[in-house]
Amino acid sequence: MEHGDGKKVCPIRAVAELLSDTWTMLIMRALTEGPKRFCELEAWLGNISTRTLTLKLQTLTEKGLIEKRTDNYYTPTKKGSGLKIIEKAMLKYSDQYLN
Amino acid sequence: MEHGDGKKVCPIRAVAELLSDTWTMLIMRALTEGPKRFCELEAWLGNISTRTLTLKLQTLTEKGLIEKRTDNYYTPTKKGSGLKIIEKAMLKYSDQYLN
DNA sequence: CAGGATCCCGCGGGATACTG
DNA sequence: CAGTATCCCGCGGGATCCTG
Repeated sequence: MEHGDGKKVCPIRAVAELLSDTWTMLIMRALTEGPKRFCELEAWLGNISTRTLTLKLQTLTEKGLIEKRTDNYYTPTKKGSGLKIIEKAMLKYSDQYLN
Repeated sequence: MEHGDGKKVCPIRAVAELLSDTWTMLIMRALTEGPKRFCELEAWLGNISTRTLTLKLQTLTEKGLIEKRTDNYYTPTKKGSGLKIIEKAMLKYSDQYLN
């Protein structure tokens, strides 16, 4: 019984694969605070390149975490909004253990 | 007020910088389940290279998330155990939205 | 068993310039 | 404003062999 096979993988792994890159959590955090447009995200994130933001928005869309509205606002889907519980846990952790 | 300056950065960013790589969450998850030795971790993780595991264990130690006991068991520190609240949130999320 | 030492590679991601 | 298109680079990370 491998850990890496296709069947019932560790759920932590699944979530980790969803979130484990430099920008995903930050973008999702920005969007769960409220829908934002491309340039607003750029400003909010501060130091992301247009290329990277474009790519991230694409993959997040493909993963079903966000959607692009016709007015060019990006907004989290249900699946994306669900991440709030993880964000809250992160905030709590940060509060208790960091800095 | 920049986002990226040295002062009061978004806590999500701090946590993200702590966790946003392929292996950290998985290793921490393994260790919060119980202290493990190098080879046990290798087995548990399934497909990690010795080099990468070594490096990750080093940086996790530097970040104060784990400690190496004299009997060669790696064990989470308080700061590391605190991640459990994030793991729980991830499990809940996975349960609700994934698969 | 617990790693250190090397070698090597892909891709995540930055900078910049250009387009509808 | 909302991207697309190139170019380029570092480093995260795998494979393999070696050591205490």
